[in-house]
Amino acid sequence: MREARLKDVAALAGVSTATVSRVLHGNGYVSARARERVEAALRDSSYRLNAVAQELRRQKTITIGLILHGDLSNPFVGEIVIGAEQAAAEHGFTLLFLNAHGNPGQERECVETLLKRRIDGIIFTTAVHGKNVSLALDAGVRAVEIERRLCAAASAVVVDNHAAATEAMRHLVSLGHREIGFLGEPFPHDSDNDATDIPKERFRAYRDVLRECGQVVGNSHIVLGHYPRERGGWGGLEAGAAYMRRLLRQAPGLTAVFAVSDLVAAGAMQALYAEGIRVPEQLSIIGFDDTFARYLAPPLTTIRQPMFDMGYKAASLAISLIAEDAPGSSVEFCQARLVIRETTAPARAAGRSRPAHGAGRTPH
Amino acid sequence: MREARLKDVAALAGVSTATVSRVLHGNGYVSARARERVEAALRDSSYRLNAVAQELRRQKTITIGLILHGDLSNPFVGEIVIGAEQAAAEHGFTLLFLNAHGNPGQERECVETLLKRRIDGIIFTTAVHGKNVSLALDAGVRAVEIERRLCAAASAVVVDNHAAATEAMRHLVSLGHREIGFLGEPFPHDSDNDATDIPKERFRAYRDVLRECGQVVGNSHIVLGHYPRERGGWGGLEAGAAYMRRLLRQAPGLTAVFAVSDLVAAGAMQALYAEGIRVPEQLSIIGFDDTFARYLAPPLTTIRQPMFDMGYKAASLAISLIAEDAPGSSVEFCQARLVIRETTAPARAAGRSRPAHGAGRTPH
DNA sequence: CTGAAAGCGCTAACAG
DNA sequence: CTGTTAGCGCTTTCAG
Repeated sequence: MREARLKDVAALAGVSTATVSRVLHGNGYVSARARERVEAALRDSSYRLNAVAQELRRQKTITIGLILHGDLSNPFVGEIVIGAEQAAAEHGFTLLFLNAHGNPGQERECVETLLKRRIDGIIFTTAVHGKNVSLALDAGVRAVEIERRLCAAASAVVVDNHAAATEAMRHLVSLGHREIGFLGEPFPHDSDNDATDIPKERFRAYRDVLRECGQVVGNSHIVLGHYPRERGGWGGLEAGAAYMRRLLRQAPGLTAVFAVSDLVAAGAMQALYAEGIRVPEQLSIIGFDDTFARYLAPPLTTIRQPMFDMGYKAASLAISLIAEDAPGSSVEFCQARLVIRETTAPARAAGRSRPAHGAGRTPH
Repeated sequence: MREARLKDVAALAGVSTATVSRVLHGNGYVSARARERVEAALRDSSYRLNAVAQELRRQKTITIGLILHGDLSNPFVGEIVIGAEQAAAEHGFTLLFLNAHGNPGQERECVETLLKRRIDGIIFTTAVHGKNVSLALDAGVRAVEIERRLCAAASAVVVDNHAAATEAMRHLVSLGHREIGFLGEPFPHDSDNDATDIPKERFRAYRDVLRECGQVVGNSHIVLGHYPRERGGWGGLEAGAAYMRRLLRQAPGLTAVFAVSDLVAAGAMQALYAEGIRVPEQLSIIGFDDTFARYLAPPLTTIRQPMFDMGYKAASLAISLIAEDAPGSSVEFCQARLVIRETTAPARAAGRSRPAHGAGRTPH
């Protein structure tokens, strides 16, 4: 037995399909009597609207495509997806979702697939190649980029990394730290991927704040470098540990460290643990992203990226562009803010030259 | 200017739509000359197949719906999604994705939406209510459940938690540990959610292995309890810390701890860090899931759930069911395996009564 | 207020 | 080998 169609319901109710459609969507005039009969028929027939047919006829799909680039194991992007789904669901939209694996070619494929499916909007959870964004735009589909702006004609949701990193640095400075190290983003050897400028923004903030308080920005306090991409995980953990060890060697007076990401911070904390250096008693450390920061020991002070918000805003933006039927290229800003947890404490004169376990309580 | 249709291409090439369709899909007979002309026309016309029309005509969507229940910030489910996408993409399927927020009512809505869209399969990333699974099945849609089996008529992908937890415990035992504590799953006060039996499986393994080696399974070594669900995060972190402190008080001879999840383990490690107790020198600890375990200091030994695999297998299973056009309810098993990192070490006689920093190198 | 009818863009017999 | 044709299930004028 095939599924019930509008026609079947109509037959059952003794009316035309047009009438059934009208009661289904609550538009047009329908007499009370007809409505009743249709509703009864609807109940008896286990009818379920065929959205595919509807989409074909209406020439819109109420669907928006979401392209990401690999790591959903990174809670960062997971939150974005959830945020986008939320906004979509609130407007009756549905999310079609594809993985470009951070690869321009695959990204292009994804856009093509989406275009074939006639989705009405696309969200690029960090686009790989601007050309792919244009491809969507040219096909008359609204596009929103998250985090990185690759195509001026598209809309975007971004966060001000410089401002956020400035907040992080000011926090350290306000705690009395002056000898602050910087642990940068490791960029894999293999890719000539335009080393994204987000880490650069964060670094600029580091440098600017230091200058502001009259510190020299010494090379001994900064580690940036090439590292092979790690097998599991999303890269940066081992680099973080190696960077930290280097910093310990290079900058003996260090009292605090600003890591470009939670991941790098986690690596650094592993190195510190191995060395028996207590955080934050001997060294303060601050991360960026607020991904798994709460789970570290001690819980990591970091900058929280508004990931859910970014996804939510991106989808809302896409939907409003679709509704207005205007291509518009607006930019939404999201604010990242400092979350103070337990890895930052006031600087003390001696830095890490005090004995290990300065503040560690002993086991009972 | 509207988008090019098959008809336009046909006109341009001077053939019928049937011929164009044939070259497009490489089936049926087409003369070389006709093929050439069609290909030329295709190139000139920026034609893009309308998948919606195709779906309507063919009565299948090559789409599978993925329902999850909230936390994509949990890397656990993120990996599952990626795995599912991978398998789907390999077979030309596409993923429609909805969030049921762990709520039976919303889950039902999700199923309805999916059914309306005429998806050909559904994956429940841990279903909430068996009735919703049946709903899909009754509509003739293939359904696959991940992790929890709620509907006997559906297919499923599960992991043997008892076996995996046994491996974890055996690891501890082989290291010479006998005084092993158990940190259980905190169940929120508010929900009368059938405390899922997965934690129970893990606990059974704990008990069984201990008995195997002739240990009494003492209450002093076990902490299970009700805890209010935490605001951020997915619950269990603070419980882990509290449980750990309790265990320290109750079981002075403790040399190792088995935590029911990485999250609980992370909480425990925070408590230990605060107490100045070194891991693994004074106390070994093992987790479960392998979510952010690598990022902890020291990197947490844990049981790796094959999350990607689970997603991959679920989608593959759904796709094969769709292909066979058979409802079949088979179950696929995934193997979780031990990942030894740095939180487990041989038991020493004294347990944690030795001085802090047994193996901590001092800073240079 | 209601029904008939013309498609949305594509596919797949079927008949040349 | 190729074209004609009849829909897939729904929406929406347009006449009544």
